[in-house]
Amino acid sequence: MKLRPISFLILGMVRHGVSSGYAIKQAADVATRNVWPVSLAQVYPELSRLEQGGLVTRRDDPRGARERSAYEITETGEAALLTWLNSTVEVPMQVRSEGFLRLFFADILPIEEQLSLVRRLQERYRSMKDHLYDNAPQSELESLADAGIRYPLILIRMGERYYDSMRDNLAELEAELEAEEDAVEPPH
Amino acid sequence: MKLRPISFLILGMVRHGVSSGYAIKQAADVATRNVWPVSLAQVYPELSRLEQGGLVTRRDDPRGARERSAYEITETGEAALLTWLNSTVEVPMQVRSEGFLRLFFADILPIEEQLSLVRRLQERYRSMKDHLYDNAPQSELESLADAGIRYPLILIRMGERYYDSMRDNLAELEAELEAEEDAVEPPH
DNA sequence: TATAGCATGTAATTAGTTACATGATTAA
DNA sequence: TTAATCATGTAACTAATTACATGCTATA
Repeated sequence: MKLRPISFLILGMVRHGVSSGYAIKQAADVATRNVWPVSLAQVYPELSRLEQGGLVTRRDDPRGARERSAYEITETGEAALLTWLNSTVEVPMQVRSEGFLRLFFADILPIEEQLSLVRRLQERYRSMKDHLYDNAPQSELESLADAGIRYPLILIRMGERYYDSMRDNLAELEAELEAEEDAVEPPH
Repeated sequence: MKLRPISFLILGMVRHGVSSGYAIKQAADVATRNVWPVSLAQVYPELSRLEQGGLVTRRDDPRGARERSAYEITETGEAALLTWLNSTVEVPMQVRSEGFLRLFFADILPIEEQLSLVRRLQERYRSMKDHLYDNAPQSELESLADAGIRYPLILIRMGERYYDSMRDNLAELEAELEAEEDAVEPPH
């Protein structure tokens, strides 16, 4: 049975006690979306696959008349997760940023438009940083950390720094472009 | 006609004078792979689409008996490219990093294995930084910049800083984990 | 009482990669 | 002379998203 990153994401979530497909999607949206986004339409079939492979077990866990499945990790599943955590193979890291693709072609634009593009990109990073804690407030992450699960907080903090450093880079570029603009057409 | 990031990537490359499908793929691999990766099997059909849409024109441009197509951007294509460069809509930025996904679940591991995971991640960033200039040497990028096309160099430099800052973050985490390990089992 | 959220799933579509097929040219 | 690179394209497959369908429960 072939296991991919999405398999381990789900396995890891289940191992952390997140038991339903819906809840896994929710948790992934607040916690892992910045390193590995997933959609609901991936979660349900993959959970079945993992169950068939004997890596998780399923039981009915309805809430009133509303059906719900609760998954638990098996020993095989746990072993697979640990092996993955300690392995070095990984699919090449991928970044897709339409904003930076634009920047790559910014030479085509006049200087004022280059500037406004750089400012827009900065704004984007500012807003991404501002929304990092939206669904997982710091307090919640800190109590998780106190309970021994601290990497979610560590990752969010790295994210903050990453956004800050990108913004610094862009701010520097902005300053250079402003200086250039002034050299051509001095401020009034 | 629906234009996506890949369309603008190709349009931009053609506008920069990269005229064949093969050459576009080569250029994208050295220059834009870190912000928007593409494969050859996307380039050829998309070029045809752009030609059908009147955004580029095609002419035969063989090298000896070896066939080759040379594409040029049309005025419509140029206008579309400029509109895109100045527009604010963009597909949400995406990052997929199996390494960081592992880190998210590192709480499961004993401290020594957490440490080796963090070290492996650092190593990965070091090597990514080291390979940034592999196919586009700094000298080449600098002469491009002297010729007025400077964003390729700007982007590579931002990439360097990005890798450095990620490595700093990870080094700090490594130091914290080492301190913790020593507290539990002091060095001999 | 109606809207948002919980809950599960499938179908259809889009996007992207890998593999295949073919053949010319250049450099070792 | 042979391997690497140039060059174009398609077929098959894998991955991922969006849309659709259904129904319960809590809350405003």
